[in-house]
Amino acid sequence: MAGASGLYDIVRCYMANPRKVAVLAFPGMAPFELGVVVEVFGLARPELAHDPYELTVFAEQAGPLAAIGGFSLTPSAGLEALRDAGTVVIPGCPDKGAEPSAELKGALRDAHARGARMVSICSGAFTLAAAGLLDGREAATHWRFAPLLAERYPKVRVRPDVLYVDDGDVLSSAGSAAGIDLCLHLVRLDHGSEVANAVARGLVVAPHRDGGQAQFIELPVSPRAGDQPVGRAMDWALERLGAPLSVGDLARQAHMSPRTFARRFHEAVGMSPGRWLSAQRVAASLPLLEGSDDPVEHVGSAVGFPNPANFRAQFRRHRGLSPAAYRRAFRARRQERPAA
DNA sequence: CGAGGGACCCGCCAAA
DNA sequence: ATTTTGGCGGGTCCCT
Repeated sequence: MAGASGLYDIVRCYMANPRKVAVLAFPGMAPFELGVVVEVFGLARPELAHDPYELTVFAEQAGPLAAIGGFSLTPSAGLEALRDAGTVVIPGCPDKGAEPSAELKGALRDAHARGARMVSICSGAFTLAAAGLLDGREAATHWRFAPLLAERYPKVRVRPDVLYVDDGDVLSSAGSAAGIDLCLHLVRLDHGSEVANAVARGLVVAPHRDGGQAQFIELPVSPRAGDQPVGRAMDWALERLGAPLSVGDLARQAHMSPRTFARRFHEAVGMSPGRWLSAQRVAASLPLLEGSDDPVEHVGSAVGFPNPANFRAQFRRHRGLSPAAYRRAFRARRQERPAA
Protein backbone atom coordinates (compact mmCIF):
# COMPACT_ATOMS: atom_id res chain seq x y z
CA MET A 1 0.00 0.00 0.00
CA ALA A 2 2.46 2.58 1.18
CA GLY A 3 4.85 1.72 -1.64
CA ALA A 4 8.59 1.47 -1.63
CA SER A 5 10.74 3.32 0.80
CA GLY A 6 12.30 6.61 -0.16
CA LEU A 7 15.74 5.05 -0.31
CA TYR A 8 14.44 2.38 -2.60
CA ASP A 9 12.97 5.01 -4.90
CA ILE A 10 16.28 6.78 -5.09
CA VAL A 11 18.11 3.58 -5.91
CA ARG A 12 15.47 2.64 -8.42
CA CYS A 13 15.79 5.80 -10.42
CA TYR A 14 19.36 4.91 -11.26
CA MET A 15 18.45 1.43 -12.26
CA ALA A 16 15.27 1.39 -14.28
CA ASN A 17 13.30 3.98 -16.15
CA PRO A 18 9.61 3.41 -15.47
CA ARG A 19 8.74 5.08 -18.76
CA LYS A 20 10.23 2.11 -20.59
CA VAL A 21 7.31 -0.27 -20.61
CA ALA A 22 7.57 -3.89 -21.72
CA VAL A 23 4.49 -6.05 -22.06
CA LEU A 24 4.57 -9.81 -22.42
CA ALA A 25 2.89 -11.55 -25.35
CA PHE A 26 2.43 -15.28 -25.61
CA PRO A 27 0.50 -17.83 -27.66
CA GLY A 28 -3.19 -17.98 -26.84
CA MET A 29 -3.24 -14.59 -25.22
CA ALA A 30 -6.30 -12.40 -24.86
CA PRO A 31 -5.97 -9.36 -27.12
CA PHE A 32 -8.00 -7.03 -24.95
CA GLU A 33 -5.56 -6.86 -22.08
CA LEU A 34 -2.62 -6.36 -24.38
CA GLY A 35 -4.74 -3.73 -26.08
CA VAL A 36 -5.29 -1.87 -22.83
CA VAL A 37 -1.56 -1.61 -22.28
CA VAL A 38 -0.94 -0.55 -25.87
CA GLU A 39 -3.73 2.00 -25.66
CA VAL A 40 -2.36 3.65 -22.53
CA PHE A 41 1.39 3.32 -23.07
CA GLY A 42 1.77 2.79 -26.80
CA LEU A 43 -0.34 5.48 -28.43
CA ALA A 44 1.17 8.84 -29.17
CA ARG A 45 -0.52 10.95 -26.55
CA PRO A 46 -0.35 14.72 -26.65
CA GLU A 47 -0.86 14.72 -22.88
CA LEU A 48 2.42 12.89 -22.49
CA ALA A 49 4.31 14.74 -25.19
CA HIS A 50 6.90 16.10 -22.82
CA ASP A 51 7.76 12.68 -21.44
CA PRO A 52 6.33 9.84 -23.48
CA TYR A 53 6.36 6.15 -22.71
CA GLU A 54 8.32 3.72 -24.81
CA LEU A 55 6.39 0.50 -25.26
CA THR A 56 7.88 -2.83 -26.29
CA VAL A 57 5.85 -5.97 -26.85
CA PHE A 58 8.09 -8.91 -26.10
CA ALA A 59 7.71 -12.66 -26.10
CA GLU A 60 9.75 -15.73 -25.34
CA GLN A 61 9.22 -17.17 -28.80
CA ALA A 62 9.75 -15.25 -32.00
CA GLY A 63 6.29 -14.85 -33.51
CA PRO A 64 3.89 -15.12 -35.06
CA LEU A 65 1.87 -15.99 -31.96
CA ALA A 66 -1.75 -17.06 -32.28
CA ALA A 67 -4.02 -14.88 -30.17
CA ILE A 68 -7.54 -15.62 -29.04
CA GLY A 69 -9.87 -14.56 -31.83
CA GLY A 70 -8.06 -16.22 -34.71
CA PHE A 71 -5.30 -13.84 -35.59
CA SER A 72 -1.65 -13.72 -34.79
CA LEU A 73 0.90 -11.14 -33.84
CA THR A 74 4.62 -10.85 -34.16
CA PRO A 75 6.32 -9.31 -31.15
CA SER A 76 9.27 -7.07 -31.80
CA ALA A 77 11.52 -8.31 -29.00
CA GLY A 78 12.44 -11.28 -26.89
CA LEU A 79 13.31 -11.60 -23.23
CA GLU A 80 16.19 -9.20 -23.68
CA ALA A 81 13.57 -6.44 -23.63
CA LEU A 82 13.41 -6.99 -19.87
CA ARG A 83 16.96 -5.81 -19.45
CA ASP A 84 16.21 -2.12 -19.65
CA ALA A 85 12.46 -2.03 -19.00
CA GLY A 86 11.36 -0.07 -15.95
CA THR A 87 7.78 -1.25 -16.08
CA VAL A 88 6.94 -4.85 -16.94
CA VAL A 89 3.33 -5.82 -17.60
CA ILE A 90 2.03 -9.38 -17.62
CA PRO A 91 -1.45 -9.68 -19.17
CA GLY A 92 -3.74 -12.55 -18.27
CA CYS A 93 -2.43 -15.98 -19.12
CA PRO A 94 -4.90 -18.31 -20.81
CA ASP A 95 -3.82 -21.47 -19.03
CA LYS A 96 -3.60 -20.99 -15.29
CA GLY A 97 -2.19 -24.50 -14.98
CA ALA A 98 0.82 -23.83 -17.15
CA GLU A 99 4.06 -23.22 -15.33
CA PRO A 100 6.06 -20.40 -16.90
CA SER A 101 9.46 -21.42 -18.20
CA ALA A 102 12.48 -21.10 -15.98
CA GLU A 103 13.89 -18.55 -18.43
CA LEU A 104 10.85 -16.30 -18.15
CA LYS A 105 10.67 -16.58 -14.38
CA GLY A 106 14.35 -15.82 -14.08
CA ALA A 107 14.10 -12.85 -16.42
CA LEU A 108 11.17 -11.46 -14.45
CA ARG A 109 13.02 -11.86 -11.17
CA ASP A 110 16.07 -10.16 -12.64
CA ALA A 111 13.99 -7.27 -13.92
CA HIS A 112 12.43 -6.85 -10.50
CA ALA A 113 15.77 -7.06 -8.74
CA ARG A 114 17.05 -4.37 -11.07
CA GLY A 115 14.25 -2.12 -9.93
CA ALA A 116 11.57 -2.54 -12.57
CA ARG A 117 8.04 -2.34 -11.29
CA MET A 118 6.13 -5.49 -12.05
CA VAL A 119 2.50 -5.24 -13.11
CA SER A 120 -0.06 -7.96 -13.68
CA ILE A 121 -3.52 -7.84 -15.17
CA CYS A 122 -6.17 -10.43 -14.37
CA SER A 123 -4.62 -13.91 -14.34
CA GLY A 124 -1.19 -12.46 -15.09
CA ALA A 125 -0.82 -12.60 -11.32
CA PHE A 126 -0.22 -16.34 -11.69
CA THR A 127 2.92 -15.64 -13.69
CA LEU A 128 4.23 -13.17 -11.12
CA ALA A 129 3.36 -15.61 -8.35
CA ALA A 130 5.14 -18.45 -10.14
CA ALA A 131 8.25 -16.26 -10.27
CA GLY A 132 7.94 -15.74 -6.53
CA LEU A 133 7.41 -12.03 -6.90
CA LEU A 134 4.17 -12.03 -4.93
CA ASP A 135 5.44 -14.02 -1.96
CA GLY A 136 4.37 -12.39 1.26
CA ARG A 137 2.58 -9.63 -0.59
CA GLU A 138 -1.00 -8.67 -1.18
CA ALA A 139 -2.17 -9.22 -4.72
CA ALA A 140 -5.31 -8.92 -6.80
CA THR A 141 -6.59 -11.13 -9.54
CA HIS A 142 -9.92 -11.82 -11.17
CA TRP A 143 -12.41 -12.89 -8.53
CA ARG A 144 -12.98 -16.14 -10.37
CA PHE A 145 -9.32 -17.10 -10.05
CA ALA A 146 -8.70 -15.76 -6.57
CA PRO A 147 -9.28 -19.07 -4.74
CA LEU A 148 -7.06 -20.93 -7.17
CA LEU A 149 -4.29 -18.39 -6.82
CA ALA A 150 -4.46 -18.56 -3.05
CA GLU A 151 -4.44 -22.35 -3.10
CA ARG A 152 -1.55 -22.72 -5.48
CA TYR A 153 0.58 -19.97 -3.98
CA PRO A 154 -0.13 -19.94 -0.25
CA LYS A 155 2.46 -17.23 0.39
CA VAL A 156 0.42 -14.76 -1.64
CA ARG A 157 -2.12 -12.77 0.33
CA VAL A 158 -4.86 -12.73 -2.28
CA ARG A 159 -7.31 -9.85 -2.14
CA PRO A 160 -10.43 -10.99 -3.94
CA ASP A 161 -12.27 -7.78 -3.16
CA VAL A 162 -10.30 -4.99 -4.80
CA LEU A 163 -9.74 -3.64 -8.29
CA TYR A 164 -6.01 -3.50 -7.93
CA VAL A 165 -3.22 -3.59 -5.37
CA ASP A 166 -0.30 -1.18 -5.44
CA ASP A 167 2.47 -2.71 -3.41
CA GLY A 168 5.04 -0.23 -4.60
CA ASP A 169 7.27 -2.24 -6.88
CA VAL A 170 4.72 -4.97 -7.59
CA LEU A 171 1.21 -4.12 -8.72
CA SER A 172 -1.61 -6.43 -9.65
CA SER A 173 -5.10 -5.87 -10.95
CA ALA A 174 -8.32 -7.83 -11.14
CA GLY A 175 -10.32 -8.46 -14.32
CA SER A 176 -9.42 -6.92 -17.65
CA ALA A 177 -11.15 -3.61 -17.09
CA ALA A 178 -9.42 -3.21 -13.75
CA GLY A 179 -6.26 -3.35 -15.81
CA ILE A 180 -7.32 0.01 -17.24
CA ASP A 181 -7.66 1.38 -13.75
CA LEU A 182 -4.22 0.12 -12.84
CA CYS A 183 -2.64 1.51 -16.01
CA LEU A 184 -4.22 4.88 -15.27
CA HIS A 185 -2.90 4.59 -11.74
CA LEU A 186 0.60 4.19 -13.17
CA VAL A 187 0.13 7.22 -15.38
CA ARG A 188 -0.97 9.16 -12.32
CA LEU A 189 2.14 8.08 -10.41
CA ASP A 190 4.39 9.07 -13.30
CA HIS A 191 2.69 12.22 -14.54
CA GLY A 192 0.18 13.36 -11.97
CA SER A 193 -3.57 13.35 -11.70
CA GLU A 194 -4.26 15.93 -14.35
CA VAL A 195 -2.47 14.00 -17.05
CA ALA A 196 -4.03 10.74 -15.88
CA ASN A 197 -7.47 12.33 -16.00
CA ALA A 198 -6.81 13.61 -19.49
CA VAL A 199 -5.80 10.15 -20.63
CA ALA A 200 -8.92 8.73 -18.98
CA ARG A 201 -11.06 11.28 -20.79
CA GLY A 202 -9.45 10.22 -24.02
CA LEU A 203 -10.36 6.62 -23.27
CA VAL A 204 -13.83 7.69 -22.17
CA VAL A 205 -13.59 5.83 -18.89
CA ALA A 206 -14.17 7.01 -15.35
CA PRO A 207 -11.18 9.13 -14.38
CA HIS A 208 -10.22 7.09 -11.42
CA ARG A 209 -11.57 4.14 -9.56
CA ASP A 210 -9.79 3.59 -6.33
CA GLY A 211 -7.85 0.36 -6.03
CA GLY A 212 -9.74 -0.56 -2.91
CA GLN A 213 -13.13 -0.32 -4.48
CA ALA A 214 -15.20 -3.47 -4.55
CA GLN A 215 -14.93 -5.58 -7.66
CA PHE A 216 -18.58 -6.34 -7.62
CA ILE A 217 -20.25 -3.40 -9.24
CA GLU A 218 -23.68 -4.28 -10.42
CA LEU A 219 -23.72 -1.78 -13.23
CA PRO A 220 -20.61 -2.52 -15.27
CA VAL A 221 -20.21 1.03 -16.44
CA SER A 222 -20.19 4.12 -14.30
CA PRO A 223 -23.61 5.77 -14.33
CA ARG A 224 -22.21 9.21 -15.02
CA ALA A 225 -24.29 9.42 -18.18
CA GLY A 226 -26.21 12.53 -17.27
CA ASP A 227 -29.65 11.04 -17.72
CA GLN A 228 -29.48 8.71 -14.74
CA PRO A 229 -30.61 10.30 -11.50
CA VAL A 230 -27.71 8.89 -9.50
CA GLY A 231 -25.24 9.99 -12.14
CA ARG A 232 -26.76 13.47 -12.19
CA ALA A 233 -26.47 13.74 -8.46
CA MET A 234 -22.84 12.67 -8.69
CA ASP A 235 -22.10 15.28 -11.32
CA TRP A 236 -23.92 17.85 -9.24
CA ALA A 237 -21.83 16.97 -6.21
CA LEU A 238 -18.56 16.99 -8.14
CA GLU A 239 -19.18 20.57 -9.15
CA ARG A 240 -19.45 21.78 -5.60
CA LEU A 241 -17.09 19.58 -3.63
CA GLY A 242 -15.78 22.59 -1.76
CA ALA A 243 -19.16 23.27 -0.20
CA PRO A 244 -20.67 21.35 2.67
CA LEU A 245 -22.69 18.51 1.18
CA SER A 246 -24.65 15.82 2.94
CA VAL A 247 -25.90 12.61 1.44
CA GLY A 248 -29.35 13.99 2.09
CA ASP A 249 -28.52 16.78 -0.35
CA LEU A 250 -27.51 14.23 -2.95
CA ALA A 251 -30.70 12.26 -2.42
CA ARG A 252 -32.75 15.41 -2.84
CA GLN A 253 -30.88 16.15 -6.04
CA ALA A 254 -31.85 12.73 -7.33
CA HIS A 255 -35.47 13.16 -6.15
CA MET A 256 -35.29 10.09 -3.96
CA SER A 257 -35.62 9.32 -0.32
CA PRO A 258 -32.25 8.96 1.39
CA ARG A 259 -32.83 5.26 1.81
CA THR A 260 -33.48 4.40 -1.81
CA PHE A 261 -30.83 6.82 -2.97
CA ALA A 262 -28.29 5.00 -0.84
CA ARG A 263 -29.47 1.72 -2.33
CA ARG A 264 -29.36 2.93 -5.92
CA PHE A 265 -26.03 4.51 -5.31
CA HIS A 266 -24.50 1.39 -3.91
CA GLU A 267 -25.78 -0.69 -6.81
CA ALA A 268 -24.25 1.73 -9.27
CA VAL A 269 -20.98 2.66 -7.65
CA GLY A 270 -20.16 -0.16 -5.28
CA MET A 271 -19.79 2.03 -2.20
CA SER A 272 -21.93 4.19 0.01
CA PRO A 273 -22.59 7.83 -0.93
CA GLY A 274 -20.74 9.22 2.05
CA ARG A 275 -17.66 7.20 1.38
CA TRP A 276 -17.73 8.10 -2.30
CA LEU A 277 -18.04 11.76 -1.42
CA SER A 278 -15.00 11.74 0.77
CA ALA A 279 -13.09 9.72 -1.83
CA GLN A 280 -13.95 12.34 -4.45
CA ARG A 281 -12.83 15.14 -2.19
CA VAL A 282 -9.53 13.42 -1.60
CA ALA A 283 -9.17 12.78 -5.33
CA ALA A 284 -9.86 16.43 -6.05
CA SER A 285 -7.12 17.43 -3.66
CA LEU A 286 -4.43 15.49 -5.54
CA PRO A 287 -3.84 17.98 -8.37
CA LEU A 288 -3.76 20.80 -5.83
CA LEU A 289 -1.14 19.04 -3.76
CA GLU A 290 0.87 18.19 -6.84
CA GLY A 291 0.74 21.47 -8.63
CA SER A 292 0.70 24.14 -5.94
CA ASP A 293 2.45 25.03 -2.74
CA ASP A 294 -0.79 25.85 -0.98
CA PRO A 295 -0.66 24.79 2.64
CA VAL A 296 -2.34 21.47 3.25
CA GLU A 297 -5.07 23.21 5.25
CA HIS A 298 -5.99 25.40 2.26
CA VAL A 299 -6.08 22.46 -0.07
CA GLY A 300 -8.31 20.58 2.35
CA SER A 301 -10.79 23.38 2.74
CA ALA A 302 -10.83 23.93 -1.02
CA VAL A 303 -12.14 20.41 -1.53
CA GLY A 304 -14.60 20.38 1.32
CA PHE A 305 -12.62 19.49 4.42
CA PRO A 306 -12.84 22.62 6.54
CA ASN A 307 -11.10 20.84 9.37
CA PRO A 308 -7.44 20.17 8.55
CA ALA A 309 -7.16 17.27 10.96
CA ASN A 310 -10.11 15.68 9.28
CA PHE A 311 -8.62 16.24 5.85
CA ARG A 312 -5.43 14.52 6.88
CA ALA A 313 -7.30 11.60 8.40
CA GLN A 314 -9.51 11.12 5.33
CA PHE A 315 -6.58 11.49 3.00
CA ARG A 316 -4.68 8.83 4.86
CA ARG A 317 -7.72 6.58 4.85
CA HIS A 318 -8.06 6.69 1.10
CA ARG A 319 -4.47 6.96 -0.01
CA GLY A 320 -2.47 5.41 2.80
CA LEU A 321 -0.21 8.38 3.49
CA SER A 322 -0.51 11.97 4.63
CA PRO A 323 -1.16 14.85 2.20
CA ALA A 324 2.28 16.32 2.87
CA ALA A 325 3.93 12.96 2.32
CA TYR A 326 1.97 12.55 -0.91
CA ARG A 327 3.13 15.93 -2.13
CA ARG A 328 6.72 15.11 -1.27
CA ALA A 329 6.56 11.69 -2.91
CA PHE A 330 5.03 13.19 -6.01
CA ARG A 331 7.69 15.87 -6.32
CA ALA A 332 10.41 13.29 -5.78
CA ARG A 333 9.04 11.15 -8.57
CA ARG A 334 8.86 14.04 -10.99
CA GLN A 335 12.49 14.89 -10.35
CA GLU A 336 13.52 11.38 -11.09
CA ARG A 337 14.10 11.92 -14.79
CA PRO A 338 16.81 9.50 -15.75
CA ALA A 339 18.85 10.53 -18.73
CA ALA A 340 17.43 8.69 -21.70
C1' DC B 1 -6.02 12.00 22.19
C1' DG B 2 -10.58 11.34 23.92
C1' DA B 3 -15.43 12.28 24.48
C1' DG B 4 -19.87 13.87 22.99
C1' DG B 5 -23.02 14.62 19.38
C1' DG B 6 -24.34 13.94 14.87
C1' DA B 7 -24.14 11.81 10.26
C1' DC B 8 -24.16 7.74 8.03
C1' DC B 9 -25.04 2.89 6.94
C1' DC B 10 -27.66 -1.13 6.64
C1' DG B 11 -30.82 -4.86 8.06
C1' DC B 12 -35.50 -5.20 8.80
C1' DC B 13 -40.27 -4.65 7.77
C1' DA B 14 -44.63 -2.75 6.56
C1' DA B 15 -46.79 -0.72 2.76
C1' DA B 16 -47.33 0.33 -2.07
C1' DA C 1 -47.02 -13.25 -5.32
C1' DT C 2 -43.18 -10.41 -6.33
C1' DT C 3 -40.67 -6.34 -6.39
C1' DT C 4 -39.69 -1.78 -4.89
C1' DT C 5 -39.99 1.74 -1.63
C1' DG C 6 -38.95 4.43 2.38
C1' DG C 7 -39.21 4.83 7.42
C1' DC C 8 -37.07 3.04 11.73
C1' DG C 9 -33.55 1.58 14.96
C1' DG C 10 -29.16 1.09 16.58
C1' DG C 11 -24.52 0.30 15.78
C1' DT C 12 -20.64 2.43 13.66
C1' DC C 13 -17.99 5.91 11.93
C1' DC C 14 -17.03 10.69 11.42
C1' DC C 15 -16.53 15.37 12.84
C1' DT C 16 -15.98 18.84 15.90
